[in-house]
Amino acid sequence: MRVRFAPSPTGFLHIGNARTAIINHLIAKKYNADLILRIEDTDMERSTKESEKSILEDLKWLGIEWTEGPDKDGGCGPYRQSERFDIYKKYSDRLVKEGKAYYCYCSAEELDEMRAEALETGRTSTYNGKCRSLSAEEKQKFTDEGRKPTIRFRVEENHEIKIRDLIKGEVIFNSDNIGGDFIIVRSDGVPVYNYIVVIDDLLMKITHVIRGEDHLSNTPKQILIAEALGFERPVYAHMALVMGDDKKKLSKRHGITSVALYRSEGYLPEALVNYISMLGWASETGEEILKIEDIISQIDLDNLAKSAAVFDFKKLKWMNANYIRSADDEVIYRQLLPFLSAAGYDISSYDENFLRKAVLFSRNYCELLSDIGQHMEIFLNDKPAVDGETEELLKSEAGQLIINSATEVLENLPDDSYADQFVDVIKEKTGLKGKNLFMPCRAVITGRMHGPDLADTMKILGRGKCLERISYFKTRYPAG
RNA sequence: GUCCCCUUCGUUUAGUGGUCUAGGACAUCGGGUUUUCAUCUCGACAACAGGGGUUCGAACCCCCUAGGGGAUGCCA
Repeated sequence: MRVRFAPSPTGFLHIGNARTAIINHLIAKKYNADLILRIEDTDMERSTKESEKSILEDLKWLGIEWTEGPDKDGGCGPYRQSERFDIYKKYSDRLVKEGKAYYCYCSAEELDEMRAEALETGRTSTYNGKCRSLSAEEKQKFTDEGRKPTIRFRVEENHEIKIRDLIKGEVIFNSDNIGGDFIIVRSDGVPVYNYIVVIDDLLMKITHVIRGEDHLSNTPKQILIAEALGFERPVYAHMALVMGDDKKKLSKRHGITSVALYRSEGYLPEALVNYISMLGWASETGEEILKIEDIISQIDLDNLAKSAAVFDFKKLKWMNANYIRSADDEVIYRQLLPFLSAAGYDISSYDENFLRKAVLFSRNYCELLSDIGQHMEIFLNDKPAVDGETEELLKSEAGQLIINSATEVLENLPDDSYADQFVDVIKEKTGLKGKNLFMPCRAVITGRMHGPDLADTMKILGRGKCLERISYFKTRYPAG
């Protein structure tokens, strides 16, 4: 079994394509199949090398491994369509010679007019077959006029095309409804997707074409080409599309759609892969956070949903937070550090042991890796900024009482229990209770009214740092 | 317009003729834990698009309607 992912390098890898890649990858792993990566770069105007490079990077980041591709020859290359033009030419020459395709001299402008007219009169825009049977003289005349012909594929009338789709079931098209004779080679000699995809899939020995539903209506054209060329056709599986919350095809205006952006915002690839695979699929037990091995063993082409799914950014975040919390300490620590630097902290200036403890503690509060800076502030910033409400609290009677007794209390507690007893002893000394007790105690250590467990926080900081913080707040908000 | 696909809680799904007064997860709301926040935990809210058939019986099968999506390119 051989499957493929065939992106066109005209931009960043976005969620929709990533999903196609992920499903292909999971299915390939499940059946121990080859995954072929093919670059469909025949749109010369929009394709770029940079885009190809970034797509490859994003795929690797997602953990997708292809067995053959532009960087990995497996004997079926080249794997960029732009490097295969001579192959396609052989087949188009053959189709023309056999009368299955013909030169069309209609200009783009003329075709636009015909389309516009068809639209106005409420007809389907079907090519009228004007150039179907041109005489040698007529062709010569067009050539003399300087016209460059396209090559059109001759579509047989009233021909039934039946597709057995692994996801959609049986889908039937009639050749009369696919827009007439379609162009397979542009006037500049560059062949067109719907044509060469058939040749590549055959030559690359693809057995299963797993792709988005937006390709379903292209499939009859591709089947017609395959039939004309005498090719065997692959098995098809068309997946429902991913949509935004307005039920329109997912696009930029719905939020982040580029995989690169997910990476830079601090999503874990495992979480993204897990979430995306849950779009249009459910595990046997209903569990949603699954190891990739479990997804691979349970997911299959015939249990993918037929209907489009809305991408839920909130649920992805929830899942990401789960992955961050349960990740391996060493792994997540390494992943978190760059985000801490990005938040403006000089990592090398802190004691490694302290930093590790604080980071591994704080990760429990992160939904995204990029949240780490904000949660580490209480550990790394010894002179924290204080918001208005907290300032008021520290200036209040209770705040002042605590500021003035905290140093002495903390200094006199035993080493092994200073953190656990701190609040209790303050309570005894001051007679304060409830929020008036607890919040200033926290504020005098972290500068904040809310945060993780205070005793845990103090243990990570160490008594010395806690005392420093207290004296900082003491000088900042002196008893007046 | 035409062709094709789709339609279960707000979202994602389970469900393949009786076990469905329709199950899970996220979100939302409320309780507990945490003298904070988050986590965790318990609970509540909440759906078979509509109409016709078929059948003893329909979320499940058939038809129609409506809604949504995709395609209709010398894009892929």
